[in-house]
Amino acid sequence: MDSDVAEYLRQLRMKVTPKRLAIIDILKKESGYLSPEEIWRRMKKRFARIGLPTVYRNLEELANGKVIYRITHPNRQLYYFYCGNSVHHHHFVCVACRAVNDIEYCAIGDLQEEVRRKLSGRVVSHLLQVNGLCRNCLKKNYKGTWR
Amino acid sequence: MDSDVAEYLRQLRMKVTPKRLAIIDILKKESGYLSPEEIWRRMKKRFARIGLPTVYRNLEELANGKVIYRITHPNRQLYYFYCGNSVHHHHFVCVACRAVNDIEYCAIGDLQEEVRRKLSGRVVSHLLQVNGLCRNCLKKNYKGTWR
DNA sequence: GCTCAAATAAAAATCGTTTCTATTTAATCA
DNA sequence: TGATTAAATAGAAACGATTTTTATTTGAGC
Repeated sequence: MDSDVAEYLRQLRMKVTPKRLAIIDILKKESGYLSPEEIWRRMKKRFARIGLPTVYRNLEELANGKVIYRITHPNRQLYYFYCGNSVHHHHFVCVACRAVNDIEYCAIGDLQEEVRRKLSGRVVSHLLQVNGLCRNCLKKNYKGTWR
Repeated sequence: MDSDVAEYLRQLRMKVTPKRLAIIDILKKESGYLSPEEIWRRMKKRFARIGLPTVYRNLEELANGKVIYRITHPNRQLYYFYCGNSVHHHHFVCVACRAVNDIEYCAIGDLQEEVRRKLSGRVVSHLLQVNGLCRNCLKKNYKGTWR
């Protein structure tokens, strides 16, 4: 429901603007990740005046607030996708069709343990992303690389 | 030994040029990761004529050949470091001093299993990076963020 | 409705990275 | 050791995704 999103934004002390809601809505409706420019193109169908910097700014703020998530892509450009799962988890990304699925498995416990024991260090954050081919793209026998 | 590096480069069908060896040498001597520009500054002390594109090109090629490795930094700029460990592993990166240490732990088995069982997909690659504070920076009670 | 900080538009700038072209050099082999 | 050739390089230029800037608009609280 949209009121959920609005409520969540208020919790983050972010104003509930039509453009913010639209960006989230666009990402929600998409099964895969999108670039800022791709989101902008979709936004232009909904708003007569909409600047690319607005898209960038909102994407960053929403990602900071964990409403949306960033994809780590080999081309190092920004990509985002919506994920309603609010408990800590990681993602399986299809390199062919851009679909993103949740991975429940997380190794943080073992990692912290190894860093503490062997290195006497402290873990602050970790990045885990699994790339591959989703069920559908496997069927289609996709050969290419990242999109 | 340097002859090891030269031999390795030959295996990769890469010419053993003085600049290539110097880039590797610079990274070897550094305990933490470096940006292309930082490497370039060090190169300029060793070579009268050395272009930044040469540094970029070599860093990419060496990373493709797994002579050096890339760091995934939140600012999305390129960073590289040397790591002689040739068996599959991951890295613990100190966000304060940039030190990089090997992590032996790897979850690839469990990840593949979950992706196959729950998603009927296939894992092609995975990215695991652990960020935190190394032993020394913990002692110094470092408060800041990524460098 | 009024106030004000937050959000936005539009244009411009930034700057890390890549491309292009001519020149040089490492590797191969006679 | 010299000739050959593909790979590597210098330097300048381009590129383009992202960010900054400034004036204007708008959502939220009263």
